[in-house]
Amino acid sequence: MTSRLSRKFYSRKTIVVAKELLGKTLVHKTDEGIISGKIVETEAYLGQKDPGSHAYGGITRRNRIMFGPAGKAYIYLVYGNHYCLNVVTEKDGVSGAVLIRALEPQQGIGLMRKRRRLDGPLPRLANGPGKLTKALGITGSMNGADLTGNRLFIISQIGSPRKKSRCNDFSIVTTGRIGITTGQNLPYRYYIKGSRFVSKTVPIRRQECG
DNA sequence: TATTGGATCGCC
DNA sequence: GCGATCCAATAG
Repeated sequence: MTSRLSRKFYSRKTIVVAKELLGKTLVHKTDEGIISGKIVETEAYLGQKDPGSHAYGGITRRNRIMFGPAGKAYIYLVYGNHYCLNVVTEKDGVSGAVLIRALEPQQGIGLMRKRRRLDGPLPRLANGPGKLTKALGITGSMNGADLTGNRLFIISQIGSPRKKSRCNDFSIVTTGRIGITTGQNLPYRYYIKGSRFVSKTVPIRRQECG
């Protein structure tokens, strides 16, 4: 049994949401079919107070979605080439978002290969923020999409006695964030320990539950 | 209006 | 290790 994550789930502290998104499944229903993957790596961006966040320094045209209600998609173009998918967190009016950095492919693997034009090994299909948006067919035109809708959303497994456990059936590794210079050393990157589907391995800063 | 540089990726 | 590629942000 599965259940779609509600706005209530997203309307919490960014760091809590970033950790709890690990192990959940991101789903995109496209005209060609359903594409999904397990979230194995995230990063927290704490909004206006975080020098590494796009929201640092206040609201602009690009980052305005981050200041609105939680459970929306904040999607932007980086380096002129790639789209990154974020999940908006915190209560309405407070900025914050979680960057989805890597997926373990589940459904629609053929479609992922087609979109990525990659016939290589499975762990290379979506092991990076730009790769996973391309694999799932997510573009900037979907900026602001509501993740409580029925086209792009995140589900969790329910009915398990371990549901309430903060750590599911895995341990969480915490490191500094990737690809930024300001606020790089803040321990806001999280991934599933031992997963072969994470974007890259860096020196381990801390482990939880493991 | 001009300039600058970035939450990346893939190939050299 | 480096170029692609383009738009948002900031300064003038």
